[in-house]
Amino acid sequence: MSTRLPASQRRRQLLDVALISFARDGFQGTSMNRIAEAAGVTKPVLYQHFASKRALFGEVLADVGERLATEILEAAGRATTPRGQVAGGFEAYFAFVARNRDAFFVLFGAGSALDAEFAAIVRRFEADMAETIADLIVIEGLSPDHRRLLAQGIVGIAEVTSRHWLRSTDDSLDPSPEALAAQVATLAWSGLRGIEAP
Amino acid sequence: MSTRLPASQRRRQLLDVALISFARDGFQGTSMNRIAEAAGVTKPVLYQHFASKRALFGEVLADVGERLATEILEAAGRATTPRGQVAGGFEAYFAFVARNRDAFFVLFGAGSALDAEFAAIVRRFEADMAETIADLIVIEGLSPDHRRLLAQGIVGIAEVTSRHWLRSTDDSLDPSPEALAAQVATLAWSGLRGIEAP
DNA sequence: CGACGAGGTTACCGCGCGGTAACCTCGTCG
DNA sequence: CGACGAGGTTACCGCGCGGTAACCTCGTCG
Repeated sequence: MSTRLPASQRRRQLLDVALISFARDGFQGTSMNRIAEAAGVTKPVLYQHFASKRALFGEVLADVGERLATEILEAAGRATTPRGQVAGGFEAYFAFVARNRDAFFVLFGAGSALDAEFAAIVRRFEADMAETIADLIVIEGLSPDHRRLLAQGIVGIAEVTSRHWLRSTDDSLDPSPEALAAQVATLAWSGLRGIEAP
Repeated sequence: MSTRLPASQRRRQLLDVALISFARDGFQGTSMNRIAEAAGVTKPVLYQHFASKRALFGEVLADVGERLATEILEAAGRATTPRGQVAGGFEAYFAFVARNRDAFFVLFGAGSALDAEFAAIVRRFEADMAETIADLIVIEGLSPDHRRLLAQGIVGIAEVTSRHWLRSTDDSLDPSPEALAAQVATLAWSGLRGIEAP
């Protein structure tokens, strides 16, 4: 039934299959049996490549975290103005999320927060993002702590907006990543300063 | 060992104990055995009050969602200006989160997102919040969709900021809820319009 | 053509899970 | 003082879990 694969290819396939399972059912809700079955092999093959379920999930998590961070930071780096960097970063974020929904759900919904070791990996990713953004904020007389807080808020906007976006547009991505990024960048940039008393 | 309790009190106690377990270990990671043990009774007592583990979690989830929504909307309603409502809402949110950390983690970290039924309860809560906020946004020529998106962004800021806040201040709440709310309200209100090119 | 090693499978282990049937205890009230 | 019902426990069920020991298969290379 299943063809034999060289070790490195099998390992890559198992990581990809595991990502999908973990995204759908979470860490605790996914069994090694089902991952193996989905990959078309038996369980001991899984244990030849990964020492334990925890180790497998940890690798999946670190993998997607790195991929997302790399894409965003590269995109942000291509812009020349702070506002362009914010917009470019959001655009890269949403584009990545659209192409890799499973990666997003594993990072932010698969129960990673419940485990100290896994939470640390996600935290590392968020901290990287926030630090980059904090460096863009140059408001007169703002304390570093306050700047960091604002940066975390921006990261939060991207995360929660992505969740709503993926939820509402099950197949077709209704607002395009670019359009969504433009709207959200405006929010992050300008806030609600347009609000007036009714 | 354990005293006998009238049904209504026992039920209330079981909900409280279950909240703590679910907050710490998630839905899938919590067993009915452990909840019963933590409550000082045996498992069949749990099943006298709740038909299944899913039913118990659903009740816990709906309970905390209602409590949080009620507090925030009441606090926001007491303010007289839009900006005051935003600030008051954030303050109520953070104050609630500080007093009920477990409630926060059950809503946003216990794996509720992985199950369609549970996700719907959390979504309902977020939608209530967002709708209230959207009504405060009266920017000239802004489409309803865009307004909703901005409102979701605000809700996201509160959620993610809370997570970081609880994480960094394990016991003492370093910035007070009031101070944190003031800072975050400023972000939501004014955004990053102070950013200048370096 | 045969040895050997990489890539696999079969078949099992003990455990804790969600859930339930049957039974016990003890305060209350005629 | 005895019946009864609310509030509880004991003891079990089948199942799927994470993980492993032992064995098989087949292309490659001397």
